[in-house]
Amino acid sequence: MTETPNAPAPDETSTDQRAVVVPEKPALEGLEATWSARWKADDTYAFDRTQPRENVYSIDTPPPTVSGSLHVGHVFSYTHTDLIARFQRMRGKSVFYPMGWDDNGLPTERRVQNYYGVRCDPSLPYDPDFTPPEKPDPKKQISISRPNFVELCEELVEQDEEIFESLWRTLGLSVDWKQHYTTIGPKAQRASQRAFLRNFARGEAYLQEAPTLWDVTFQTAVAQAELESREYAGAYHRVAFHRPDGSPVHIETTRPELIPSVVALIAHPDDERYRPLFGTTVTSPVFGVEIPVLAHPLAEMDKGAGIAMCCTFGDLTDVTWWRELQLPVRTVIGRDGRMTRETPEWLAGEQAAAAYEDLKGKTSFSAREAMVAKLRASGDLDGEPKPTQRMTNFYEKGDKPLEIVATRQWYIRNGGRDAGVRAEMVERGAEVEWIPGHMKHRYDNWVNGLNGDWLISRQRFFGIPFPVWYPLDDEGEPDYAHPLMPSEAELPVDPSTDAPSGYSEDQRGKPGGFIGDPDIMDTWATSSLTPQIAGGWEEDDDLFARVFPMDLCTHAHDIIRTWLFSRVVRAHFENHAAPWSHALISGFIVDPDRKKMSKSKGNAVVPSAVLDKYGADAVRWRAAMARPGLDSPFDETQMKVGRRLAMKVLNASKFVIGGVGATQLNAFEVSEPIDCALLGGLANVVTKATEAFEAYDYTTALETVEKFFWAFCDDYLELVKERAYAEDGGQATASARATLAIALQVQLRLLAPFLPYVTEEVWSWWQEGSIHRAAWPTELDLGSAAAASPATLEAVASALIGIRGAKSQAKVSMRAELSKVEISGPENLVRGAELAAADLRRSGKITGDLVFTVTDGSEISVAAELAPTED
RNA sequence: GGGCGUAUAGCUCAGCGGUAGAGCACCUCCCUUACAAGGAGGUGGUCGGGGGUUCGAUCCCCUCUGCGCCCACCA
Repeated sequence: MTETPNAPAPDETSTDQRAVVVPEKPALEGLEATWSARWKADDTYAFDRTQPRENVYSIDTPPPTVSGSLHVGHVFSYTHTDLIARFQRMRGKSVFYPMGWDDNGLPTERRVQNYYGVRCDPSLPYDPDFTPPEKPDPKKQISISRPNFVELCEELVEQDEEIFESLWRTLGLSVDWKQHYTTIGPKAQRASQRAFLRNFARGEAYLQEAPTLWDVTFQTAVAQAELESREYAGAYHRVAFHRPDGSPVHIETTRPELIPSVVALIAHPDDERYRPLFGTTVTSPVFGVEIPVLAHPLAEMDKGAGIAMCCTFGDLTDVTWWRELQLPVRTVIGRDGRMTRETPEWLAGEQAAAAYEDLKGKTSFSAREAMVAKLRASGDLDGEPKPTQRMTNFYEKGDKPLEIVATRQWYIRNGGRDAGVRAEMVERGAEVEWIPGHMKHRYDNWVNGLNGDWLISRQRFFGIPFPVWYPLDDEGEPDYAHPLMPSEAELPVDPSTDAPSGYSEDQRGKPGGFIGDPDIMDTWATSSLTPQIAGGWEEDDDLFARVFPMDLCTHAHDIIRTWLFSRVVRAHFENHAAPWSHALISGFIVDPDRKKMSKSKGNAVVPSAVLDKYGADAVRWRAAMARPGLDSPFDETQMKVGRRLAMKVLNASKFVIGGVGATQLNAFEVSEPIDCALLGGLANVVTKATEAFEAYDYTTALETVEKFFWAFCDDYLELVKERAYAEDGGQATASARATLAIALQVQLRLLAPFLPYVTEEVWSWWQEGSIHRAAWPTELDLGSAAAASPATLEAVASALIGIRGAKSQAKVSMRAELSKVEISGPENLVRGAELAAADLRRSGKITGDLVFTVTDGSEISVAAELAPTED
């Protein structure tokens, strides 16, 4: 046995023959518990950081959201990563395979709120004695301070992470748990803040007050990548504005409650119907506010009335109009999603102010009803509202439509506003080898469709704070143009409790003093740095140089636009490189109706139940059958197939090892033609599986090995077992035993990445060390027999199948004796089969004549006569 | 509306310019001394429709249709 360079040196002085211990009744049950504990104790998957870069294989694997729940889709995708990791490790690479937990951010906050029945109120002071209620009342959340809230988050996250780690260990992921990180932990805090400071220093990060997509439930800004369009019921309202002479101009709107914020009516410059109006003004219904009629090419003539009201802000088109036509901002919807409680100054007139009085503080839904009533009363509603289903933007985790609110936010450039940067991002994407290749289109598609820079600030509590303070002038107004930043050595900082250098804490909030930036970074702003966080960027240069850029990232196609793209952005700016050389993109596991699995639909399958029922090896087998990028329907019957393979490995190994012992790995003993043919066939399998794995085609590798293994069990093993276990068989027996031992030992290694538990179990019966530190097989393991043609075995196998077929046709037991057998067919096949005449005779229970006849046929055919039976 | 993928046995999927394969399911047989959560054997498809290229197409090209995903569409 050759060991990988990473393996502990074998004890050279020990010459003890290892005892072969094969259990009487081997079972799959309990293998996960036994071996995962052993791998943990032995540090089997430890990364050897003394290896030079070219001997390292490094992997960036998605940090799962620990407050969420995993479904089988995750399990499959993580298994795909592990298959590659195990293959590379056996090929001799030192595999850097860290695991992270994504624990910061909104999902954790929501879980903490529900779990403890609390709510974060940043205005409250820290209460060191606070303990959460035993039985939280979900209807009455207790308000607690931000530090208290964060404490609870950290507590809960720890529990969740233990459960996740245990699941991953059971699944058999060969992660080096010493390389673990979390997205809220100190390593991530320092890396996120450091990267941000550098982005800022280079002009890649900037603060800007601008219209922002805003979730009114969570009261935070939301990035383009987190949008989801959903159908939303609305109604077209045909509403009259008025020219100075009183004649109406009708527009159609689904959001009449925004009429108080209208800043212009806009039509297409070529629209003859409205051309005379351009440059004139009209007054809004109910409020009587005077607004201009303007022309802009984005207005579509055949949509609605062909003339639109532009509000600040109803949708993204309004934002464009506002920007390009330099319109004023008239905000009526606040951050809580309600109409502002102050009467806006442009509605100060008597009529307008009175009308607005009824809208104050209402949600947009109630304000719409109130507004429609007013339009009816004033006669400005033409006809009845016409119901419609329209697509509306939602925050993917939210359940109310997004509003657009002008706020001050931090952005990182990503090409959304700069064609040059966009081209660079596409270029970086092209440096990555995509598996499957067409996934690159999704990346390009996303990058080329960006409509703004990356918004990274969130108005939330549990996350990494921006390392930023703002000086206050003599009036106590913050100077946003001159933010105060810490040095990298001071990181991590929390501007809500730390004071900037040159100031003292008692100057917080005072004129001439400072305030801290209250926002936190979105979780993607941190997870965009996972290669840097895990790789020890700027904290362990030696490690970083050995693992970065990484070799592989793996995840499903849904997060190409978020996680994958954001890592490219960060690595491009910070490291001038793509963060990895390969991106292996998994498909989804869909339910049997080919619908996406999701917790909300109730069709998600809980992984732990499946693992309990079928065992980790069976689940991994099923995962390996899902090729990269292809969606795969979940089907329990498939799990049974994997389980059967694992059982077969157990039983066949027991039979072989029980018969041949541990000392028969000598390839020089292989002399019989049929034995050479078996190893020759296995050599082809080794070559094909290796090539497939190198091309990240783990499915073909598995299929190739599995097919050979079944033939090995059904045909070869049946054929030679009597010769192999004969008491006085001489060289023929020695040849069979050596072949069985070599073939099994090689096949176990080929199966090890897929079935780590059962192969490790069997390995432990007769081999030293862990199979997972053993070398991936090569032709060298098979000796000179590797060059033999497998055709002989194929000919013998078809003869054997013919004999079985004859018995099956006659409806007799396979044990029934045959008095005469004639094997006929083309010369090469018949002569091949004849080479194993003795084996055929024994395994076919042929007591009488066995003749071989050459005919013109293209394949082997068998004619057999049953021996007369006693009764 | 744009992009990408996909369509092969009842199901899940391979395959390939020379008139189709596997596993599961199904049927039949065998309780055989590695394995009954087993073993052996078998039934089953005009490769989504229509054109074209070719001596020949499931495979290449065009087109249509179905399905899935992403994006756009919010007046």
